[in-house]
Amino acid sequence: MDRSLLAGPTLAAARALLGARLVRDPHDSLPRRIGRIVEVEAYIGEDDRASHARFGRTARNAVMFGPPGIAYVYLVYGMYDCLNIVTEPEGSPAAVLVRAVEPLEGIDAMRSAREALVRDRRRRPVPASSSPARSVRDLRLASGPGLVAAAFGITRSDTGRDLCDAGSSLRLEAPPRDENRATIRATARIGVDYAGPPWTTRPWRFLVAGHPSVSGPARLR
DNA sequence: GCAAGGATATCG
DNA sequence: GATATCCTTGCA
Repeated sequence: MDRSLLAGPTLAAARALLGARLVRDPHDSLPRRIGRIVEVEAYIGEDDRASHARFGRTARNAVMFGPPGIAYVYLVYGMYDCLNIVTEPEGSPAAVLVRAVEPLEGIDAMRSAREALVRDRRRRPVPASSSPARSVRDLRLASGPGLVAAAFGITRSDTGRDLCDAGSSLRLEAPPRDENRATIRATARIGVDYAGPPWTTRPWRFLVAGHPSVSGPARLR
């Protein structure tokens, strides 16, 4: 993915990221994993009281102040890693949180990686693989920021990786040219009540309207 | 509806 | 050094 798409205003970068592919190359006998980004949120500047940059530069958020296209991964609620993509030029702290992707390739590996972190208590038998259609469960394997990181095996140690480098084993790729441009919907961001107005109501969450892989209740898709 | 879970930023 | 808080999730 072209870095210039992420170097501009973060709201434009967030929209540009919808439809982009998150790719992790094969490793440790695991197959390639690919997902289509269907939901993101923008966090913009030190004034944004919902952003990790609100306290200024710290050890944790330092990469947010760096060049665009770099991964920023943090731990939330003591359990889940969340993948962000740094936007805007160096010195301007901003990032886009990847909240959901549609699994396209390496779905079994995504499920395994997720279950390694989140125990699946329901031992529901796996349906016969003869079925060509993906189950709803498949489509929702990575429908949440913690689930995206889990499905791709992304952790805080991935912070600093260049996602725009075509040679990186974890990277972003532009959508195929012939892919239909989806209808984009904007809503308030999720889980930022602590920030207070006006930050709680800024329509800085972007999603592919009606897509089954978007996180949260159906009415917010 | 709510507990789990650990790092983070802030305060004493 | 102690503690309130957090860009979530799956289960009761």
